[in-house]
Amino acid sequence: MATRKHSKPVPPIDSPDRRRLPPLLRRAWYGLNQAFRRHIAHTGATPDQFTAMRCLTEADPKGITQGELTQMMSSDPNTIASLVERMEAAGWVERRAHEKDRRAYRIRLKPSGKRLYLEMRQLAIELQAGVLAVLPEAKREDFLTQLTVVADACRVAAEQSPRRGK
Amino acid sequence: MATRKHSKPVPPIDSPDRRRLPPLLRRAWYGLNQAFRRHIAHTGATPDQFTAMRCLTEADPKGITQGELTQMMSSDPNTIASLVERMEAAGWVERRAHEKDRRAYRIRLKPSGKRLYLEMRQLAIELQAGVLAVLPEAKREDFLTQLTVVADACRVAAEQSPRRGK
DNA sequence: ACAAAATACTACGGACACGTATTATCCGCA
DNA sequence: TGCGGATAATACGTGTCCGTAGTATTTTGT
Repeated sequence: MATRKHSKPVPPIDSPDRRRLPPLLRRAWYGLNQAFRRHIAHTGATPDQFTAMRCLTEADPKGITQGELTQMMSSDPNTIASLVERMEAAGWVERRAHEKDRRAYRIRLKPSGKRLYLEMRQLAIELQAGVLAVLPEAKREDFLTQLTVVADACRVAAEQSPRRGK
Repeated sequence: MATRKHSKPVPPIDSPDRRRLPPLLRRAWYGLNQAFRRHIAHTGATPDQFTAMRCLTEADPKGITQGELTQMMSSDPNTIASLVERMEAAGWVERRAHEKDRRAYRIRLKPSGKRLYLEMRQLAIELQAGVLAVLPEAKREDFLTQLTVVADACRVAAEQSPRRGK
């Protein structure tokens, strides 16, 4: 808003739920995700598929397992299984038998996936820059540092609340 | 991890993606959501259903429309339709004809929903407090303020990327 | 060396995100 | 008054989140 002229009917800054962590995270995450989904819709890929491609690009070129990808994406084995299945069907990645562990795969980005990733990456960078521009330059690093701490705390909270027996 | 003895292969603190907004938001949102889902699993409700109950509780006691709920939850009309349908089937909310607009409903929380909401609210408060405790007291308000600004910017970005024609 | 526990992945199902299309109703405007 | 556009909700489909359960394989403990 800070950079826009026509401030719309945003609730007053002291509205009861403008300071609660969960609604704020929800708003930020879904907003960002939706914007990015629309920016890349023409490619046929989804935001999560982009995230997977980023992980694969930055990881060991020999390929990573689905379990490693699950960790990197803060996701779930089931979700990753179907995600990778679709990406394989689209021809963006390939799964090969792992040479040491016959239970696992090695997933690698194929050239067509690499090209698509680089295209989407530009859009992602622009989007992120546009969003972060609403914070004063001097505060950005500090904010991201604090968000990192909070994000890790959220992960810990999730891992300390196991499925069974709470 | 911070409280666990066997620190696993967590990437080093200066890993390339520990400072990017989208992965951090993803990590924070899914972690928090997952933790809360597990805390309230015994009630049969989901985090999104809790959020809907919170909105209904804090809104006009006469009831709000699905469209208004969609706005409050930063969600989508389709999602809200099926969410409300399930909540109605569970007996937590009721839909009545809107007295002015025959296209719309007025959704209200029923007593059983209210009771359930209050129970879950305690768990939500504890969880949020536990997570925010990782930030020094003096920085919490500042962080939430900045997150508010960023969340609004994310929403704006989403609304500026319409479905049709980008 | 071998049975038990842990791990990598799959199968299946309910819930949610969100895109497109459709129906019913409301509203502005000629 | 009546019509075209906007709006509230729904129907349907694909992708993702994540819970439970099962299979194959590796690792661990004795």
